[in-house]
Amino acid sequence: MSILKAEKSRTNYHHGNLEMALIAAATEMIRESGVEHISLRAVAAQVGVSPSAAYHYFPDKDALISGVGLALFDLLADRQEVAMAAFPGNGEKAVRARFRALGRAYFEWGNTESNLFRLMFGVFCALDQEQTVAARDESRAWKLLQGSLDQLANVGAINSAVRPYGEILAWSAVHGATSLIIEGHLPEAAFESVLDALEISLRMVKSNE
Amino acid sequence: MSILKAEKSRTNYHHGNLEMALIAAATEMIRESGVEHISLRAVAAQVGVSPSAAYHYFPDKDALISGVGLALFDLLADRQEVAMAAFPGNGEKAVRARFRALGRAYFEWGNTESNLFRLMFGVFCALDQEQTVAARDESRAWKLLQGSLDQLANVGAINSAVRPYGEILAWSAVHGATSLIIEGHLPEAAFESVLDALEISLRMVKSNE
DNA sequence: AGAATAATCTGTACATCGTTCAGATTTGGA
DNA sequence: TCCAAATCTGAACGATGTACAGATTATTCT
Repeated sequence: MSILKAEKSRTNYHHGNLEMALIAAATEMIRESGVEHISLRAVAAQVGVSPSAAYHYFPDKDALISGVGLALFDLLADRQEVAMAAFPGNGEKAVRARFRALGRAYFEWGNTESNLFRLMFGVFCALDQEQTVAARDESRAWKLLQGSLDQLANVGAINSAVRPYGEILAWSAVHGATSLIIEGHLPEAAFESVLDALEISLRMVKSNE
Repeated sequence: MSILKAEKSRTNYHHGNLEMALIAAATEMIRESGVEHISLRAVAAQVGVSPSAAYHYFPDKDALISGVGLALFDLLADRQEVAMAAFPGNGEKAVRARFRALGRAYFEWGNTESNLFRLMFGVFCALDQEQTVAARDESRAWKLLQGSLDQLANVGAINSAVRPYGEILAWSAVHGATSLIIEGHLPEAAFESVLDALEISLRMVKSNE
């Protein structure tokens, strides 16, 4: 789970790679305790450095936390790619399996690493209204979703009337279900239902207006 | 926005209704600054009471915050009921308008009171795995959603194949879209798209397997 | 190589925070 | 009226985020 092993046993006065070491330590501590329970001082102590040292790389604690959160989006995309790789091929069956794997990987990441998931989609990683579209279009996860829906469309497993809504609907539903389940507002089994409903909806829709 | 006006000008030694006054003050301060930026001391000062006084009603700061969050679910349901009341009648048009109003009220609550929304669905108000189904079935918002979907089914505006998924899919999609928009991962216009997609999906689905 | 300069880290300090606890104040019932 | 319970204050403690002056190491220039 460590983003980068930047431990250098620290005999020198200079650390070597303090910025990454701070992010790695903060990630692990947030993972275990939640973002609301970590302190800059504890992270610095874990790395073996004085609290003030962190201020050379981050203007304040929030910046360190944001750094942690933003780095996590790549980890989530990694998980999704691995999950989809389990279903190779271009047939409808494989394409649909990959779509489900994409969503399920999102949920399982959130469910097993809920402290990290909360950080990623919490207020610390909020984007400006101007950044949002640009950041989304560049994000690996968004591209994976786009590609998966395109492939569904290619094999005729998704109706053209809803295809334009595909990304937004799928992401919203999967993200919402994950969040609600994590916080205990929906039971865990609800996620497969959302995948079912999503697949049925996208697939069987027939335009009649 | 104040849940309860419990200001008593405080000439006496005893406050009168300190518990509610603390919740009201904390609600307002969280609303303005976010849950991560409020302090128990500031809340107590706002009410005109010493910090220790709060510990007579709440075991710790987290309990006060949870108290604030849990009270907000009723406010959200209020908003939804008001929004739906704007479209009376039993025709398909009215029923569908109420369904959209239900979702839109959820989004607008989240979008205009994002600090309160984050609190409600954040870690401070997380439920145990045992509480989840019970709490959900008792929640007013869940009943509103159930009723709205039942009415859609009655007027034939929703296919029976997806009806069982209705609550979970709609809540997940609406909640997910709201969250993602609030944190800047989707543009604000995406919400109407989600409503469109949801309505189309639920309405036009034809079971063929 | 040696000296000047930049980069990096420490130590101390301060205001604020959550929380505890002993005791002051007020209320309500016998 | 007096006593007990309920309610609130005040002082205190350790921990936190952060600023700043200065110590230490690395780099560059001659």
